Amino acid sequence: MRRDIFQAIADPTRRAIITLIALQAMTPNAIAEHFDTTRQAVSKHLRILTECELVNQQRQGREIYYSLEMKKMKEIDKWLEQFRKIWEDRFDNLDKLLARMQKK
Amino acid sequence: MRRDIFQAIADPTRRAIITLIALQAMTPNAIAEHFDTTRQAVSKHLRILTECELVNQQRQGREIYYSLEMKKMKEIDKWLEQFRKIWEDRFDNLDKLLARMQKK
DNA sequence: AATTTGAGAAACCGAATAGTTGCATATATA
DNA sequence: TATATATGCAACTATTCGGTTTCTCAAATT
Repeated sequence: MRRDIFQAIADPTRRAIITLIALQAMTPNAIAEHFDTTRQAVSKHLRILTECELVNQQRQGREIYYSLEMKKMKEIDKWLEQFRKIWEDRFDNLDKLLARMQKK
Repeated sequence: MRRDIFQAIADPTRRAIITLIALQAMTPNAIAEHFDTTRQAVSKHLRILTECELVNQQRQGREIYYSLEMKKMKEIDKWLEQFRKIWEDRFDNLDKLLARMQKK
């Protein structure tokens, strides 16, 4: 059972949940209302998100509020870092090329 | 058959391939040498990466050079954008909070 | 012309995935 | 206390995934 952020965000429903709870914590029931699946299915997604520490739980009576763990989201950003350097370099080169072309 | 960037980068081997060809184009055989799988398995990964337009092919005789399509990589970055705003905001708030605490 | 080499496609297999239904448990409410 | 509600867990199922082996095809080499 692989369990990392990349596998977590592979599922579109999970990405939607992430976006949903990014701004404010929500209960499984409230989340499920936004989707065309059962509450249990959402619960399963939340378990996966919890297992890779992408969400935090905060119990309040019998309700559990799930919120997004931004620290973990940054890990995706960190992985992208290596490519960002490359695509910025290429952009720079294109810039220089265009500058050289204008000189002529 | 879902086929989008997020599903593409979910597999660790595929992420490794992406990193591998980010700097220079490579043939399937050359790529396969870096992994503990068959060339055919790598070929399958390349097909998936091709299907979601994450890689470009450039034929040269009987060899095919695969390179990374940075434009597509930026789509991940674009998705992260919404969260980046949030985590920067939170960081700002933390900053202000710390400043306020120091005043007292 | 015959052989080797690089690559993709097809068929198959076991494991993982995402969903369902049904059940258990704890908290709130009547 | 009895009932309603919020949640999680287990068992089952169809589908997808990642890998293998076998094969075909086209380009290079002998």
